[in-house]
Amino acid sequence: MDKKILHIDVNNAFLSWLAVYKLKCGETLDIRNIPAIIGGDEEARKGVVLAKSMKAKEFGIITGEPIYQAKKKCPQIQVFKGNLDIYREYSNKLYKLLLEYTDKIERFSIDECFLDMTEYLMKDTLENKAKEIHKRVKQELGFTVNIGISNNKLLAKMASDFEKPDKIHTLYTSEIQTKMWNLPVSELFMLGKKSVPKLYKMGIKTIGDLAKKDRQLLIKTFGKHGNMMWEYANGIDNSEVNYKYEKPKCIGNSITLPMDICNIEKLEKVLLGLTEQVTYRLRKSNLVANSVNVQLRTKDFIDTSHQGKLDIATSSTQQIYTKAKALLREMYNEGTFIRLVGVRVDKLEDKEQRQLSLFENKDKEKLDKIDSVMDNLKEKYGYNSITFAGRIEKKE
DNA sequence: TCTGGGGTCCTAGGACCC
DNA sequence: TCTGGGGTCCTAGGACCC
Repeated sequence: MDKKILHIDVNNAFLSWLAVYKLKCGETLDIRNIPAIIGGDEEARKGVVLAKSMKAKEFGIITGEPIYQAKKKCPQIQVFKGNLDIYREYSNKLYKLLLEYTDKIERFSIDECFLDMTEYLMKDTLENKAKEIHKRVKQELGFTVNIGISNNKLLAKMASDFEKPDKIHTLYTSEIQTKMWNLPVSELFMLGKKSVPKLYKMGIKTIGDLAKKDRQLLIKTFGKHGNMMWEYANGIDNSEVNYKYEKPKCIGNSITLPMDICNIEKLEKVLLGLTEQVTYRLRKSNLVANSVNVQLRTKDFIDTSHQGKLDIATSSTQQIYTKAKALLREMYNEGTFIRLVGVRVDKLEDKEQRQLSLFENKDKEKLDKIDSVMDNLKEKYGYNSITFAGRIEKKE
């Protein structure tokens, strides 16, 4: 039986949500109606555009570009800081509203959901449900969404990306040739800035060109990815709406430093701060990690990473930091200027289901105790209330 | 005043074993 | 003199997404 899928995509999510929040707080200016962007802190070297208003888009401003470039395109642009708590709040409100229509909802990102409506239509049509959701979100939550309608996730997602904002589009299998094949191949989901130039060299300019290309040739050139892009171009996607909550497969934290560092002791302090945050999240999720990964980015934007297995799965800050520090020391060449440091834990498993090791660290209980005391303090007095001593700056 | 941060998945190649 | 072949596990790096 054909599936009935909706893809809901919040228009300019970060900017719209901040706009709604500001209005709720009594501000009269709706930042959606002026050239405005959400951006990082330029002084801290995080100055990229994270979201833009439609008015900003008219000036050619694109997401991900440096703010100074956006200012060149539009000198009167207003720049606002983002706020993750606000985003979470509105994302949850949207999710809650959508739950009234189906419990088969996949939260694809903070501002995108897939809905499997197959068993929830009653006598209504999919189009009518989409219209109702579209209207209710605008009226009850105050922001607009694009909705894509189709029989699989890929086509629903492609459809929601058509004309924006505040629109509903269908892209059924019968409409692939007229609505999708004429689009530039770069518009196809999962085709990025590496694949597209290669496809161009092969004479593939539109999604239609790709769909008609020999599948085996694509597999030969791009491997698995080649097979997938051929299927996507032909509108084939058999994946299910993954509505069950899934535990994360990795947890990471990275930071672009306010200024480049070329001193390993200073890098270690940064690494400890990152590790504390990662292990805190790990423990809150009741997970333990089997692998640690440290990432460095030089001032010339060259990325390197090293990873290593832990002897036993753990969520202990001390144990993971010890491993991270060893990885840092093995990969860092003294004197190299570092722009970004990151730490990530991988191969996660449930704490309870963890394989018991014969070589359990005898200090384990002690380490767990320290972590839980610190976690409790963080819960009570805020995340920055307590830290391991290594992170506290020495007075000069 | 260049170029964020958080993820998932894939691949090539090395080490090691039989 | 020259150096198989299959399999597994692991790591570094890359591509892509929002």
